[in-house]
Amino acid sequence: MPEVLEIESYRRLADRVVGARITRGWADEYAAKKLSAPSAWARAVLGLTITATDRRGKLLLLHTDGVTLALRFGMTGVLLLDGEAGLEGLFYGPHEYRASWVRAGLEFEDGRSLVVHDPRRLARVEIDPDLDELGVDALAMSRSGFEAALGARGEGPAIKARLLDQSRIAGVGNLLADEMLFRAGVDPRTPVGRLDPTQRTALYRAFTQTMRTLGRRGGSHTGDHMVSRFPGGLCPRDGAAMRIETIGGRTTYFCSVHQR
DNA sequence: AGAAAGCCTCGGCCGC
DNA sequence: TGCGGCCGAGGCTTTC
Repeated sequence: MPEVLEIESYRRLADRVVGARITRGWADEYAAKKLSAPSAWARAVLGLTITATDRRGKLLLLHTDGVTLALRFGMTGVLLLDGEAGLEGLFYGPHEYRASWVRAGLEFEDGRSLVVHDPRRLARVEIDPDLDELGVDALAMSRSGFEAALGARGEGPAIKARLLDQSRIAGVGNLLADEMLFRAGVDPRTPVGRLDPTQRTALYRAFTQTMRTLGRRGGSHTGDHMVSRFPGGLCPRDGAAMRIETIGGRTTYFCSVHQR
C-alpha cells in the first residue's frame, strides 16, 4: 500500500506524539531485521523524547533528543496511533485490524502508543538510518532535480525502473510510477536515456501533477489509470486494451495506444 | 494457484 | 584476466 503519499499521511499522524517521552518499545524479529538484534530497538528507544517528525521517500523519521528512529512499511504496513489509522481503511490486503499483526511499536509516558500494523512481515524499524542511500524526495521534486535523477541521454534501464530506483528518486512506488507514465503518455519500457526532450518535459509535468492530484485525493490508489488495473481492463482515456508486463521487476499496466 | 502498492541479495554482463 | 558497477531475476512473507 504505502508509497510516498501514504507515508506522508503517517508522518502527519506521528506528528501528534512530538513532545512525548518513550517508556517502552518493542519489535519482533522481522521488523528488527535491519538491527543487530530484536532487543536493540527496545534498548535504543527507552527514555527518548520525540522532537520532530520527517520523511524521506517511503522512510518515516522520528527525531528525538537522542538517536533518530525510522519506520518502513513494506507493502501492507500501516501506522496506528492508539488504534487509529493515519489513513482510513487498509486498501490493499485485509481490511481489518488484528493484534497479531502489530509488529513493532512505541509506548509513551502519557499512555499513548504508536504501532506498525503489517499483515505481511515486510515492515522494518531502523535506528539512525543512512539517508545518503536515498535520492531526492518525490514530494520536493524540481525540474533540475528530475533531470539529474533521470540521468544522461543514451541508453539506460527502462524509464519505469528508473522511477522506482529509490537512490535516484525517493518515494515513487509501483502505482505512482504507472500513473505518471500513463498521464505523460510514455511507454514504461523506453530506455531512460532515449526519452527525447518533449517526453522528459511531459513526464516531469505528469510527475508533479500526479503528486499534487493524488495527494489531494488521498494516495496512490486513487490514480486515473487504477480503474483499468485488472486483466482485460480498457484504457479510461481512449478505450484501448491495457497491456500487462513485468517491468523493473513489478507488474506494470500501460495503454497499448497512447503510451509510446 | 498466483499475484501482490517494498526492498534486499545475488549473479551475469559490460567496460575499463 | 580482474574488478567494480549496473541491471534484471528471484526471494522474502502472508493473505486473498
